[in-house]
Amino acid sequence: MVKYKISLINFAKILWGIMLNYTESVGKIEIFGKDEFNPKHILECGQFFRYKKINDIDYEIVASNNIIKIVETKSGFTIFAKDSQFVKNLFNFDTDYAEIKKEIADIKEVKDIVKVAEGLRIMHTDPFETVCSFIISQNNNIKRIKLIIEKLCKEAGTKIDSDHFAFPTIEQMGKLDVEFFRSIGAGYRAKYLAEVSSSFKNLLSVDTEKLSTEELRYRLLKILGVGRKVADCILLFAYNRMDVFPVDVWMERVYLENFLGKAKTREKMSADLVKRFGQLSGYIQQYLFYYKTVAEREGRIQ
DNA sequence: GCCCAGGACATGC
DNA sequence: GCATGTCATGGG
Repeated sequence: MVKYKISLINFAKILWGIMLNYTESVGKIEIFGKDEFNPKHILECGQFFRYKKINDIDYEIVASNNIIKIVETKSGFTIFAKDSQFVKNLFNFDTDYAEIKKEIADIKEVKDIVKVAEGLRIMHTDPFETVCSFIISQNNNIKRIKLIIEKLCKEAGTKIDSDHFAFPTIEQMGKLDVEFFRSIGAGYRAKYLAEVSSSFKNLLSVDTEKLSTEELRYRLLKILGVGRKVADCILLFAYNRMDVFPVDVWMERVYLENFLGKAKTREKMSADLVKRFGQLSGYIQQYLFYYKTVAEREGRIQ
């Protein structure tokens, strides 16, 4: 019986061209195995902020205007969501991590970073939501970033159900002033958020797919409050550009202390790291961020 | 009270 | 081009 089930799944994978081992029915996606998809490792690595634990192992997410629940099962995970296509896109189900992990394991400096974060995936988040979220992230900590974003959605986003709110649209954000953004705790970033709608509109008329990473970064840097690091996070998470290595305080430490790099500014550190890791840069950076900010703190590294 | 957080920006040299 | 000061806010 089991063999038959597995061969059926493999057939489905070939049929859909999908690497992740899963099946779906209405409103429900079942994932088999835990090394290609792990919500803790995906969500707790600072790429996305609208999630919360509903118990010690299960998670609830709101992305754009979708409510998604992820429950751990014996053999893997079950994802509950109305729009399964949205979920596949959000978690990049068509990306094969077996190959990526194999390539990372071949690089001496980083060969161990995957073990503590099996199932981590780079997400594919909404560009406007990502721009706003990472403007809020600057010189801030993840706990407070989450808090500010939740207040923003609750007070400015469209109500989905009794206790869930969508991320504000460009139009909704554009109607709010500096005082509002201060009132939700955005601090000095309030003036950036008050202008983000009008500056982001310039990107809507652009076919971003046709732009090189450098060209798209150049356009993102025109947004007030978006500097090199925030732009690189947007490039990585919203546009899935992998030739990008966002350097924040944590990655600066890794660069100087672990890699013994010689560049002086974060921009040059980033360029140095991308030169070294190429199209694996985005993945390696994210595994490293999880390693330093979660795994090491939890004492999972000796 | 100080230090820190997924930094950006203006100023001065 | 590079270095420094400043910008809110809450948690440790």
